[in-house]
Amino acid sequence: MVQSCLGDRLGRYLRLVDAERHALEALEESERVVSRGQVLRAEQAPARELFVVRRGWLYSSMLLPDGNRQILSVHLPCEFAGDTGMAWHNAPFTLVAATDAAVGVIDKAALRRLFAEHPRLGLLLYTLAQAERVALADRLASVGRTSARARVAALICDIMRRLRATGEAVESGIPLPLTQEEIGDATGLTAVHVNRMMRQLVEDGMISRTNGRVHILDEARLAGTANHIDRFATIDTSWLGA
Amino acid sequence: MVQSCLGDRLGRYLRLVDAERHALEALEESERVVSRGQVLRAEQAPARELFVVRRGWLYSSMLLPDGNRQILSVHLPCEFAGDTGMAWHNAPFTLVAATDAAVGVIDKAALRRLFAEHPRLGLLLYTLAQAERVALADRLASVGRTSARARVAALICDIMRRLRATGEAVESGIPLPLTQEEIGDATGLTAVHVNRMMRQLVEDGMISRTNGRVHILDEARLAGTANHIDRFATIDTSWLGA
DNA sequence: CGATTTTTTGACAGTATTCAACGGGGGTGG
DNA sequence: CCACCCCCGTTGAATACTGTCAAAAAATCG
Repeated sequence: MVQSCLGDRLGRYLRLVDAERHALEALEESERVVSRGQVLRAEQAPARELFVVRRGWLYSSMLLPDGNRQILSVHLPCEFAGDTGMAWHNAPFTLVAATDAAVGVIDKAALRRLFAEHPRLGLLLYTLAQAERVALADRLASVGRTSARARVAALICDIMRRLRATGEAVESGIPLPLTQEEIGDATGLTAVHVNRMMRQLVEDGMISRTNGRVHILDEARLAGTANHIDRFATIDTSWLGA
Repeated sequence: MVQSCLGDRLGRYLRLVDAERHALEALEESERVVSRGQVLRAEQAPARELFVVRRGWLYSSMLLPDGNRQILSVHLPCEFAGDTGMAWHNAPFTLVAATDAAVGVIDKAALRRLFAEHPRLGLLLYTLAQAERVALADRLASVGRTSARARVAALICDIMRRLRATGEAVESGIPLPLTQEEIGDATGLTAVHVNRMMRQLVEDGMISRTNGRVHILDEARLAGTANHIDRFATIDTSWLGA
């Protein structure tokens, strides 16, 4: 049986008992594989299920009536994707594979059982959903109130720290499998301007780039210009109980 | 006993049984009253509790290291406020009273009991938290990808429709107890430019203003220029079960 | 009624967008 | 295996939108 990394991730926040771990493993009923650029689920498509990223990156985006696109968040391995669609029949966002990727599929009905049988996990999921809201709010503040330079720095910083949280070796550089157009759609900039800001960060010695990977040369200064706060480092779930 | 409007709000999504309604009423242990401009809870203050707005409006904001402020969301009556702080010891955002207001106070521990005893309510809360994430994502798209004009229109449109969802008579105009500086902090604009955009909307005949109230003259056109989608009108919670 | 905050207006500056063009790299098909 | 093509990254110049600064009018508060 393919084991879910969901249990691993939740286990970071709570010491899971066996029954809980098994329940989490049973949650994902199947796997779906998508290749770079492919749409896993389009806006307005039926949303009967949500996903857990197993390999690769995805992102969710929405298309505005005027044709503009906003990338809302990037989903790294072991994170949820498409869980925001729970409250609707039809998906509010489009899910796209940023790299070749594989996801576990969770039916909404399975969640109902999980909440009933493992209330503590339900509360943990609720708490983590709130943490995701905070992450989105941080992005809103970045896009709404900081310069183009800072926004690009923030995106890099955010991804780097989230990768580090999963135990990835970020010192040897991180992958950044997004086109500059995608980075622009995520930060509210044009691709052209993203390009200029990136090379400015390079010139200033904060990062360097080599074919699709980014090396962080001066994390403190990068985080400083990004106005970035590492919120996920301080998450506290102790009140959820033993 | 002061009855909570939380039950009323959740009752819109789910037919609650008596036990559930009582549990919700028991959730709020006390009331706190704040007056316009007052800080209910500052960023980094201990976050042992969350709030339900009973009367008035609040908003949550965050201060960036460079001194800029971003208003993240406006909290109308019967909505949660400060629930995003659940995952941390210290509040990620500042909660400010936009008008004189009163909130019910919920201790985190009480939530634990609620999830354990009423898993269906837990799942509903989880689902609604996801809906809030979507609302925040819509704001991100607005700020990231639309013009100043559209952002201001979007803010008005959003508030109007949320008020209508609570049964308020919006045809006679809605209150907008935010200064133009606050509107700017919410939309990622300067107060000066908010002013220009507001009077442009007035000139174009979409809205009119009379001492602190806004009349929507042409909702369709306002929503159109705002790129606004009324997501909350289509929320589906039927899958949560009977 | 005086003081303070908020709204309004104008002129100017600056940041980011738009438009256009070129180069490089990778994949595809011949 | 190579040519071609398309996408992506890069660069420059001109434009447009929004921000900044300053000051006055209006509204609110005590």
